[in-house]
Amino acid sequence: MEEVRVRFAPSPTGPLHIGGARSALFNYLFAKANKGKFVLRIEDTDLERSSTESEKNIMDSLRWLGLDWDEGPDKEGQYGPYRQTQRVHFYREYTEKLLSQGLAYHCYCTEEELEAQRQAFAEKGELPRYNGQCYHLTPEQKARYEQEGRVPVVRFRVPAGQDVLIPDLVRGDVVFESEGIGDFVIVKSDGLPTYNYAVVIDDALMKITHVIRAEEHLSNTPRQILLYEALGFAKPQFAHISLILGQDRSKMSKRHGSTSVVQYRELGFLPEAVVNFLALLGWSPGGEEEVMSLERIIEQFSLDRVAKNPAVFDMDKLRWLNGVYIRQSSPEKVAELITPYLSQAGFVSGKPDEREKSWIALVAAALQEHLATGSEIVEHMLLLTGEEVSLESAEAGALLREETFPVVLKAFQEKIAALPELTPENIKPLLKELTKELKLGGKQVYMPLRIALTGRMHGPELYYIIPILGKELIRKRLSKTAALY
RNA sequence: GGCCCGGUGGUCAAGCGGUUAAGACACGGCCCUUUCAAGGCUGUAACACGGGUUCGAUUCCCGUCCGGGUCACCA
Repeated sequence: MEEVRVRFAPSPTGPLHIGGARSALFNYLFAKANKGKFVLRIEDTDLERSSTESEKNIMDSLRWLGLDWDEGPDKEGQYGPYRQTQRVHFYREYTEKLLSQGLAYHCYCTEEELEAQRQAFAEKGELPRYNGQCYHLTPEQKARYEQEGRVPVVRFRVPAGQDVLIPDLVRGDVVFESEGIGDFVIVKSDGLPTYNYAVVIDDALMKITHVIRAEEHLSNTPRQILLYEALGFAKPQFAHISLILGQDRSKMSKRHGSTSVVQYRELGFLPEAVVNFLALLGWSPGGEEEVMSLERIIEQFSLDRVAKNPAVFDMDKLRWLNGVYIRQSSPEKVAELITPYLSQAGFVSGKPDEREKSWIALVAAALQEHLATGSEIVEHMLLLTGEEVSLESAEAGALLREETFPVVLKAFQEKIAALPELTPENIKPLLKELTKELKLGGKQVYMPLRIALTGRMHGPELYYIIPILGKELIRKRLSKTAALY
């Protein structure tokens, strides 16, 4: 059995898009599920838009997601190089071949001429495409164009009247008529190959067995199949996965909010959650399982369970799933997740010392069950830091004014003062004693205390809030709220 | 507009000729917790429409409608 080889082939023209991440993921899953190889190839033939920053971003994002590749620009294998601009000699070689066989030809048409042609077709109500006129150019005419300084492109001669069949692993057989295609450009005037051309040569040379990519490429595929045939290459299997849609059901793009992987990272999503969520968009294991590790997904993955229909990106569900992962994490990991946000917001220093670290650990423990994303920690902290306290409602104020409260407060302050340090472990029994000794109901103790301390009726457990605030802040906050009852 | 791909609750998504049409998110209720969150239980809510085929269609075929993708010297 031939070794499975798949690739993710992004063009480095921007940060890794969430849709791209899903394509990468499905390729990765298929490779791992079949003990194959996952190749990363950078399609940087658009010199204008490609950048090394984007390339770096894409690689960083993939690594962050845990989708590491077996061969790539930084991991040379036997089919390199893995950046298209470093492979021009391959393309050139095949172009010569196609040209000499009459399967491709030089085209000197200008942009204006092409536009005029498209107009003409459009007026006749036909599909706007290239009319093939340069195929018939005589050597004299070519020479004249060359003299004029026109730089030609190379066009592929599309065979007429042919049905092009795409056997697609997720969609079944899809047929296009070659009539609708028109001779397309395979080498641009800057000498670099176009996408449709480079992708075929690279996939063939890199021995890619399965091309798994987004559905937007489906209508490009017939061109590529024609090229495989002209070049005499064996065709890979194709699998076109459906698109990820925004809330408005159109292809996910910038205007839909957060669309790049780094943005999710910056919001404090966990890579495991993002991967899990993305896998479930267009694929399901069949059963009721939803929270799955990458290993588990690999174990269950198969292309025939990939859905044909597009999926709307549901931020609510991602947030829920991320919350699940946060709750499942160790306290240390949660602390690690929230630290950047805490220091960014100034709650701790950029490089937390031991003292700050133990405070962060307290915060993590207090809020682990309350967070959907890491960055949310900041809004929670606003209530637990600073000297100021403001009452959230009149109802809260009323609870503060209960006649039993002054007694509660006094006893509380005395007990706190007696403790050398405040920890959840010693606060918990302290509060119990308080209700017991004062013979009061919990509601008369916990709620007013909570309000006096935070101004809110809701929040994390008091035995976490108290140590997080610390004696100093507690004293200051209580003196402020004292004025309120 | 041409070509192509889709269409099960608001969203994701099981289902692949006979089911009371799963489950998850979101939403509502109840319980738990002397708060919230989390958790448990529970409720509302779906086969786009019309024709066939069939004893029987969510499932197969055709049409309509709706949505999306694509029509570059971008990938």
